[in-house]
Amino acid sequence: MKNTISLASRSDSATSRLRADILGGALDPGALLAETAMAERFGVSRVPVREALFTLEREGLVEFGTTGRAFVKVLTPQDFQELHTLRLALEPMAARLAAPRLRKDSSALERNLAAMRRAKSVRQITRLDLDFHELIIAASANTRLLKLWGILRGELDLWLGRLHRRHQIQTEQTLDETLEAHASIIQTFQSQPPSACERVIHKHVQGWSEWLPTLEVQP
Amino acid sequence: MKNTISLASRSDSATSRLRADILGGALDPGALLAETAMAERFGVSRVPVREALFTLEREGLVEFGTTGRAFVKVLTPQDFQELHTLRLALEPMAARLAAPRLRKDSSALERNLAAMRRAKSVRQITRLDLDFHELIIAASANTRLLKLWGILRGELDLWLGRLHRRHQIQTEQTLDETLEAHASIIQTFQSQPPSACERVIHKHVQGWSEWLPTLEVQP
DNA sequence: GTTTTCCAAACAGTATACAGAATGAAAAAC
DNA sequence: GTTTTTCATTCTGTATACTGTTTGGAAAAC
Repeated sequence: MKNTISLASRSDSATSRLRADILGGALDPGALLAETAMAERFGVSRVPVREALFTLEREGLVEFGTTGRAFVKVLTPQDFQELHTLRLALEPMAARLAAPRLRKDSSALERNLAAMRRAKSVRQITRLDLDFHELIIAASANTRLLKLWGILRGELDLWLGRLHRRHQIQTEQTLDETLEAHASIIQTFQSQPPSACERVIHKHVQGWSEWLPTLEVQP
Repeated sequence: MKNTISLASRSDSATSRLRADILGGALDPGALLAETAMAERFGVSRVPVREALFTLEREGLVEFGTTGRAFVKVLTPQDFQELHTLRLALEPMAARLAAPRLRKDSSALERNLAAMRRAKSVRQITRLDLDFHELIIAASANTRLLKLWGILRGELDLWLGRLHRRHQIQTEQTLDETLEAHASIIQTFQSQPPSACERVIHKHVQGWSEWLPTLEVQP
């Protein structure tokens, strides 16, 4: 019997490495992602690199120019505004659908909250925050909703990563506020009807954008 | 100077042909889309076929199995339910955002309505119906909203195409109802505030699913 | 000094080739 | 007759090679 945990294909490997480079900030927004150079760097041929670029375009981390060249996506404040609008449309809906399931079992949310209390780095906190929201969306059991969220999440991750790298926001105070808000949301799911869950998420998502200053017109 | 209207690349060509085959019903749901066979049929190599498959997967017309093989997507009534839920989340939001623009200029919607009155085939009517909704979403000026809609639209197109090919629904009565509803929506955009536009679209999308019988568990 | 022209390098689009995995039917074992 | 094994076929994953286009800078023209 062979190792059932299939080793990642070269495409997957290239995708992971490129994603890490982009989200980790190793590549600047707008940087050219030339296939040949990346193929050499990753030690694979251009074919898997190509697939990685397509995959990451779908995740919102890469964009293609008119001549077919791939670049690290450049996000503007307006892009962020768009993302926020979509979150406001999708997340309350997800909360309402997820409410019955989360009422029965909110342990995943609680584990996330506990992990967030222990978290050290800003990056980790950001990830856990997005994970919290993703848990609710996943609990909606709407596969397409989760798929759409995946696209938004990639861009959110990109945006927040840059923001945190550049400015030292996410102070202890905002972290405490987030922890408190998440705890309150869990309570709502445990004891309130779906419509209340929908409202509390709407309010949370709306408020979440407020502690983000509207900044950096120019990277 | 060369022809500035760039001829479609082989990838685009393969994408269009395959999309037409799928939406036109030439390929049954679940049918294997083997790269070699398609490459031969389209007279290109496997590379452009591969890209076409990725593109159409993103559009929701193709799905990949666990072993990397591509199939024509199989849609279940539950899938349709998911799509409907997402429309309910996205379209009212789009309507609210689009309201100011459409109030100033609703000519595109009116042209669509006129075309729909003249339309003959069921397929054409379906397309124009989806186009009507797409016009509103485009008028929201939220590029990501339009992008997400693109994914949903592919699947809706797929579902409705099959439905109409199998059953002879979309009678004259439902057509008249649609025409009336769209006319009423245009009027709302022309004279009512964004919140009313949001509500009317919510109601329309909700009602739209009702004349669709919950049918065909098995293709 | 500024603009235009031209060219070499870089890049993406595509074809072809080969290796390895999945599949399904025939053959063997029970 | 049913199950298991085998194996040729089919399919995808990936590498490599070739072609045409884009790009950016050097050279020429003004």
